[in-house]
Amino acid sequence: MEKVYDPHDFEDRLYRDWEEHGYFTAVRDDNKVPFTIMMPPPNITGQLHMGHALDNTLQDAITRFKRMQGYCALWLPGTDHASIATEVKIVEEMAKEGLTKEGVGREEFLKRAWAWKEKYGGRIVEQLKKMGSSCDWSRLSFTMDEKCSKAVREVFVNLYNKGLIYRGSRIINWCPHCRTALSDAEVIYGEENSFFWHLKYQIEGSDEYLVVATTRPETMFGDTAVAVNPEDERYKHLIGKNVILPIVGKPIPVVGDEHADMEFGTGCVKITPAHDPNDFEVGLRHNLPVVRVMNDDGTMNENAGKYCGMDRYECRKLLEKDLEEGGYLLKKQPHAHNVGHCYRCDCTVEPIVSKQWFVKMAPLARPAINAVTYKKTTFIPERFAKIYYNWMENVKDWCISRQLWWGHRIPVWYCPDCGAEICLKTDPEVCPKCGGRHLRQDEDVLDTWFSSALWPFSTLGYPDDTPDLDYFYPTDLLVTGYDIIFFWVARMIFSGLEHMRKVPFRYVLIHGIVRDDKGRKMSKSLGNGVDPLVIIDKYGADSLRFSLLQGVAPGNDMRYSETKVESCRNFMNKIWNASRYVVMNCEGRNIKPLSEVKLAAADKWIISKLNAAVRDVTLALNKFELGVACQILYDFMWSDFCDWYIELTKPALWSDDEVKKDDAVSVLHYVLTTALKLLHPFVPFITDEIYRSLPGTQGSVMVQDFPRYNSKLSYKKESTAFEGIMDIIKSVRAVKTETGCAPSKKVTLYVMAANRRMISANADSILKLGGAAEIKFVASKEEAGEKPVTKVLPNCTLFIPMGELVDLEKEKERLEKELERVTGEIRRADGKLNNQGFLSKAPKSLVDSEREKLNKFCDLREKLLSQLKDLQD
RNA sequence: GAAGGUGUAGUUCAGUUGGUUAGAACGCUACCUUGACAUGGUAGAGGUCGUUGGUUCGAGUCCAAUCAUCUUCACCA
Repeated sequence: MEKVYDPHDFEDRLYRDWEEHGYFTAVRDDNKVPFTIMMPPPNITGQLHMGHALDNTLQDAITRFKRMQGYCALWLPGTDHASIATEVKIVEEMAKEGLTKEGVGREEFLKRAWAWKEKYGGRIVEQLKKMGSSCDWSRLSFTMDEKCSKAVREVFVNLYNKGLIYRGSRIINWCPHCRTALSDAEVIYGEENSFFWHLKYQIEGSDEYLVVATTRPETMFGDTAVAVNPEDERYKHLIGKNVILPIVGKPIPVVGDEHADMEFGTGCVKITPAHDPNDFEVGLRHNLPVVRVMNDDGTMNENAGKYCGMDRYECRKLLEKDLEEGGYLLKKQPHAHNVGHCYRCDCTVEPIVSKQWFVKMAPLARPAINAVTYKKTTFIPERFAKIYYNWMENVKDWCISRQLWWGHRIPVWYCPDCGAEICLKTDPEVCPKCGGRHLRQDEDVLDTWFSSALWPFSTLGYPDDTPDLDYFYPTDLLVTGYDIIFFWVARMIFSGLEHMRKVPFRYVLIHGIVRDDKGRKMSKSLGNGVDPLVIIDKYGADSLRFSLLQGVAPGNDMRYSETKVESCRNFMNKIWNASRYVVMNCEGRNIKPLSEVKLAAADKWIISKLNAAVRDVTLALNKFELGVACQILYDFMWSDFCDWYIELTKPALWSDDEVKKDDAVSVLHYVLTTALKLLHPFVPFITDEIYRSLPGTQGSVMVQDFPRYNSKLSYKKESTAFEGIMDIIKSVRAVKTETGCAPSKKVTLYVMAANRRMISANADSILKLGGAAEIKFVASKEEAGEKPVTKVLPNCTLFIPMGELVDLEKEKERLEKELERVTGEIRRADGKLNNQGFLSKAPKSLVDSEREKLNKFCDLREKLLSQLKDLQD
């Protein structure tokens, strides 16, 4: 093994090896329990970012853990065609050649799109491999591949036949830039400073007028009424009369409707059913005509009279001037309000009445709510269930048609001859109603999320009854960020229930987003994104993985900082070098199974620590608390194994006792191999590389059994006793530092103890780690020579003569400080034990341990007092 | 407007069903190149767990109020 840890030496090589051995491939086995995770498919336009890195590391760690535990673990990867995002890219690319989408036509456009997908769609896959992702590439899927497309078709037709998909003219969100409809989830609202224009609408044949306040004056050409509250005394009498629409001169009715809030604005609302969701509803209630005044590109149409052809904002400007000149503009008041933007291009969306396809949500939402209520699916952390309910309970029908070309084309045909609308699982040649040969397919494609919603079963072969579907569905876990609960998680749940009759996954592990070191969201516009590949190149994938997992708590955002990766790299180096120590010492030695080793106290201590780590890591992982698991392993490896145990083996390994050496090496070997297995799910590369370097191992660590907790290895009594030895060592070190004694100076250690056996047995360790020359047992302080420093421990008292270095005053201070601490403890324990409530209500074990502590501290106090008294003399 | 998160050491964060004197990393101080590792070791400084009440024998942890901060959803034209 090389002296310094260098991940470049092995990461790529090991990944190839794993792939070649087919370790990632889930082979169905009826003797095994399946464990399935569906990877949230990244967009084919995407590049690996820290969000992916976190998401995939979580999934990979859990998959590797389950695989080692003997589950048939399937982590199914794939990519998403990302309808809008990809289409925008292709259009941009064509624009460079001076081409337009309409110019080249649908067929040629799709050809280019597929070529683009072939060229760039695999980038993200290669990047995921650099992370060490152990997904089953043999099952790699794509939302537009044959399998998934078949599922989309099946689902669409079934929903259509059940009447759960319908086509209708409704108010939808329209992006004038992307020129497509958007679902509610695809609109992002942001507050903007604008104005309130107060406009004068004259009552027909009267001097009276109403003042309406609007933020969208340019939509007035589509006004088909003015609403006032039916209870409003100011305007009640005008209901049923007409007002004259300014500029246009057209009479429109005044209607009474609850929608008009008497407290807000002037209490009069202009009603533009074609351009406002609320007005649309009012329009339905009062049978008002719907007049669209805008084209798909955001320009005004012929209904806007002289403003026809103008951009919506240009029109607003000119109209304002005209209204003012006509005396209609009474007031222009600054006003901040929320405006919707397209989540892809950020363009201001336009609510518009348009003929689109919708999924009827009410019948689908109910079972989806129940599934979570009855814990068929559990959110981790649970609070996200509330967010889910809130959305599901208020969900409106889902607009699924998009005026794009890249995507699943809507499988509906229209017959111009008889007017039939045909929706079938196979493409019709002729009209099944009239035999007409002029069928025309609907031009639109489906929302990308329509196919993503089917991901947990479309990838397994639905609608066919495949063995994979039978074996792996429902899946076990979904890992994703809270930002796509609505887009994706919710839609998968109702889709799974509707089409498979079972929830798609049992647990949803929600994680936060990765922010930059200042807590800001990483974004292109801020330019603060960190490329995981650059970090991997610099520090290795394991360091990046560990830095993302350490301290991660479900649902919480986390900050990325390179310092953290660096500290994780240092941890990797620590593991590396500790292993190097073990490997070097294994050379030429007889490595025995633990059962044949004569275990010393230190051995039992580290074995019990390891055993506890096995238990706690397994518990944490079963609860998907990866951050906790990593912390346990970090502490075990660095503090227990490296700082203590390795140092403790040195006296034996430097001795001439061959049996002792074999024993020491055997325990080192056992502890390290077990620890490597525990660490493997988190840092797969380094653990495998070391595992293969260790004598007596075969193959990769990734196919070994995950260690199991063994109650016989807990050695509770021996470990506690050994911790007493560790306390002696720590005390000697501390005394040396406190007295300013050079660490290299070997002191003589006088020990006053009732039980000398344990100390004698571990004398070597105390001498080596404490930096002492010899240990002498004494019966009193007087035997320890001139002015020794005193350290009182629970089971013994240490005297260390420091010669000239000792300052009596300082020594007294030290003992008094110690006494103060102990007295505090006694006060606390005493208080508890004198509390009737505590005695009667606290568990017995707690009372006992409190009593034990009290005794211990009382004893310590006695000793301290006696030492202080000695010092006075 | 509604819902929710967060607030713990100088900084970034853990803290599992309430139960030792609240932990880690980074940074800081002093000392140390000892044969796995200076990407290291030893010892140490640093926190009244946002504030105030309450429940409890016992609260960082549960409840209420309050302040600060962030997010999501809805939206009054």
